[in-house]
Amino acid sequence: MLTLKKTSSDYHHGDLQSALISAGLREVEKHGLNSLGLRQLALDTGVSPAAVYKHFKDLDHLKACIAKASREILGSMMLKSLKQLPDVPKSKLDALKRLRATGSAYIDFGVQKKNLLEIAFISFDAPDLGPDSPNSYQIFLDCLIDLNKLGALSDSNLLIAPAVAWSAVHGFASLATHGIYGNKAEIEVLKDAVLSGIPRMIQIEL
Amino acid sequence: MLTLKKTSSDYHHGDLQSALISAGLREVEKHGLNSLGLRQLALDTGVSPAAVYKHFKDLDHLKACIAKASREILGSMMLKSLKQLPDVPKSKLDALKRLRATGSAYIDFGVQKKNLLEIAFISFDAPDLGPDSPNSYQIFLDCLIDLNKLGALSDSNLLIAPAVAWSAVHGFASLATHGIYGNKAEIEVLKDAVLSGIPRMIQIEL
DNA sequence: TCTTTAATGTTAACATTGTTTACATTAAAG
DNA sequence: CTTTAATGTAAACAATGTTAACATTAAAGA
Repeated sequence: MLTLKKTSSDYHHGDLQSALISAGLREVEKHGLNSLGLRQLALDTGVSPAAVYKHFKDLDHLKACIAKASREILGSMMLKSLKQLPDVPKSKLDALKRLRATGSAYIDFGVQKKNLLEIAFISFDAPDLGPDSPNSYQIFLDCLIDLNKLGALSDSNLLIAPAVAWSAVHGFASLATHGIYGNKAEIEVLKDAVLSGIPRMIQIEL
Repeated sequence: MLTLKKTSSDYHHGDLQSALISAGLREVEKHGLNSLGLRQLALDTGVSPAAVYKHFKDLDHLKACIAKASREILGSMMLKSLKQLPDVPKSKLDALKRLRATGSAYIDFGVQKKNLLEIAFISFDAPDLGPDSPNSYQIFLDCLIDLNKLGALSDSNLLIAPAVAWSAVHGFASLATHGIYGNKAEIEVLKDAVLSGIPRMIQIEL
């Protein structure tokens, strides 16, 4: 782990902005959104509560940044799952595998980091924060565009397929997160059913 | 509107428990989950803050009850949408129409009362509150059982179809709620696409 | 290099919140 | 009619988000 050299004195933190976001991510992941407090974050980063306001308008703004960061973690997990597959799909089946991989990663993110999924799409009507990078919706879309180019998805369906597929994946991840389905074995079975159902839902033609 | 006669003195409220839940529902629906405060609810119901603790363990408990109440509103909307259809479906198509009606009502609930959907499935890992009545999941399940009885859904699929269909509907409602899809016209198109995709997803055979 | 200025931190106070304790009032039971 | 349990109030507490006034340092300009 490489850290930037700070000044000799410890008066200035060096990179408080991202330190607060990281601390927030840890706190949310471990103890849930409810126990995310400004003063605790200040303590964690070794700084006074008022210092937070030099970098964020208020707690809601900080929360929105943490939410964005967790969406980006989700996006990285989706990208990571794609790196184990042929980068440029040559066949319809290859392209479909890529779509499924991204959906699987999305659900895994929800199951493994349920508290992050909880905050991820809160305050999505965000104030002026830039676009996510990576952006999970865009990753879905890219997979569907590949399927379209290979002739497995009609142009008209391409217009609605992203939202439809996203709904199924997000809904299952969200419901599983809320502890609605019992043991992990059951979740795995249902996850497979959802992922297998998506191609039929959006009318993929192999 | 019929109200129960209260005692002559106003010292005791009469039915503070449900009054607090109703006030909470109103507050959440109008101003969102974040601006739900114990003291404000006490003010709204004309009672001191400490009185709340005679009926609820703490604010989280009250929130869980409000969440349950909003899930039950969702359930009623689903039932209401069924009342405009033949009560006992005779054909596969009738049964399918009923399934679609419940899904449509679910999504409408999310779009029309986005803040209620936000709280509905928070704290679903609830403390000892009884079962919802009506229960939205059970309503889905009943429709799918009808489809199974009529031979439109295999026994094995019946085991997973409820969760799969629920995921698609809940996911779309949830995403639409977070303001991800632009205008209402677009939402309507996508809603139709999701609802039409569900029978294919769970392999309904007409 | 020296001075100035903007960025970034601290301390102390404030209003507000959820919660608890001790007590008051009323409804219900014996 | 008395007792008791249920249900309300008032006052205090610790903790939180937020702000204002001030301190320290880094960066920019002479």
